[in-house]
Amino acid sequence: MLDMAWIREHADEVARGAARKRIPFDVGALLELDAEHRKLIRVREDAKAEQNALGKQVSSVTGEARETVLAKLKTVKERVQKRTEALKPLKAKIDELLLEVPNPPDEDAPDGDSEEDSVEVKRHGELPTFDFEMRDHLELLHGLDMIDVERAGRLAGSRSYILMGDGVLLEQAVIRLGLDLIRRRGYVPLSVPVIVKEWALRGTAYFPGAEEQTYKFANPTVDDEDMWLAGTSEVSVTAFHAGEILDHADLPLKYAGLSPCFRREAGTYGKDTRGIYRVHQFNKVEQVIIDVADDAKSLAHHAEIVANAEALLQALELPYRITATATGDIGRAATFKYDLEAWMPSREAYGETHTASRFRDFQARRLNLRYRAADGKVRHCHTLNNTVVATPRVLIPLLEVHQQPDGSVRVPEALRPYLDGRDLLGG
RNA sequence: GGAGAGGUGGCCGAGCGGUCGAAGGCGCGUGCUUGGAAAGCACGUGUACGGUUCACGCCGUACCGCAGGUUCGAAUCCUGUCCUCUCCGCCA
Repeated sequence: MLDMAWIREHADEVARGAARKRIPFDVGALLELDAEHRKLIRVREDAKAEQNALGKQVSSVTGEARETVLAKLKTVKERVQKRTEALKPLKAKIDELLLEVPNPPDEDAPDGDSEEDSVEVKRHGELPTFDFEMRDHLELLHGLDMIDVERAGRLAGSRSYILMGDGVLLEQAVIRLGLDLIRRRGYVPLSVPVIVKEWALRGTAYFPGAEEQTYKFANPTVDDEDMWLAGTSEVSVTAFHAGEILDHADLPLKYAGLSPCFRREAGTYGKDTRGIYRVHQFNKVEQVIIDVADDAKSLAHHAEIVANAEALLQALELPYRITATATGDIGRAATFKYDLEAWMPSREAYGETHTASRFRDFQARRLNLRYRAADGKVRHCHTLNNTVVATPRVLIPLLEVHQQPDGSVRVPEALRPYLDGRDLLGG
């Protein structure tokens, strides 16, 4: 969310930002509503002032004079009420629109309509070549008795999977590697709820917009409140301090959220159906930074969370590239996004394993997440987040890149401590 | 699941229908004092929005968990709701 006052003074910037993001938004309509709203507030406050002044007279006046004042008050009160009522729908409409104003992208975010327009900014590692018949990750998982997709489908439908045996151990190893890596870099691990209230999703700017991608169910204890299954622990972690006023001395806060993630993947029928690239339930370690409203610091943090993700991919010995997401693909909330994509041999392409976003104060405003600055002023924080590691998707490059001619898989050194020291799965 | 208590400013804590944006204390700021500090003393010290002023300011509106209601008038009364705490029960 952007500040209404800021929008008033930067209407052109907001309009241009929306256009660059390919998100239709009528700034003019919002400004008109805002002007009307402000005018009405003035008028109502004047009436209210009159009411308060008369009200004070009541206690000091008796007899006929008192009756006169009371009669006058009645008409003033009616006027106040009328104006108060008129204010409500106006305010509601403005609030609704405010949730939809796109955060203008940073100047250096590459212009473009979609994923195809993203710009590669870095490439790391040698692509593997195979002098034998390459297997894709699903073949490898089956060969190693690490997965059962058929029974999972019967149990839970498409885009489900059951990891077994070494598959479970490998997933846990990868998660734990990510957790240890990020924790050693000063991030505090948080194991957070994935069943969340709607405000947390609105606050992190998933709503309005992602309702169809999010599982919803009735709250077992409160009749009229639906609960939602968060698609990422970013929701809980970023909303962790919602409504609070943090002390600048305690910032930045760096957290590592650990949780399962749930996504409906509605509207993706037929897309990425083979294997475990796109699934309804997965596990993830997520990095989140909350700091003061300082663009220079945010930029530094953004570089840091990208570097953290790179360290993870390097620990897994995976070739990867980094792309700057095109404006049309960034979405409403972030001002800039980097994707980290690991090489996935079976796809003959890099596939997204991490998304690093920065938001300025866009999320913090919605979450009412603030801090008291050194000068005593209260301001909204800046927030950022990125994946540390998400499974099972990361298993795709991991298994495929490190596969051996006999269908076994070499374990990267960094993972061995988490796998009883083994250097090979299968074989 | 049952019974009770409570949510007030940066913090503690009074207020229980008008004179309350809110006593008192702590903390913080400024000054006096001092060689310097501590102590002591004096004064000051919430936020947002709008109006006005060259400016210091001044004026208006709103905020005492949140949302409604009663009333000429609510921190104070009523209803709902969220949260916290205590006791009993149940479960792990």
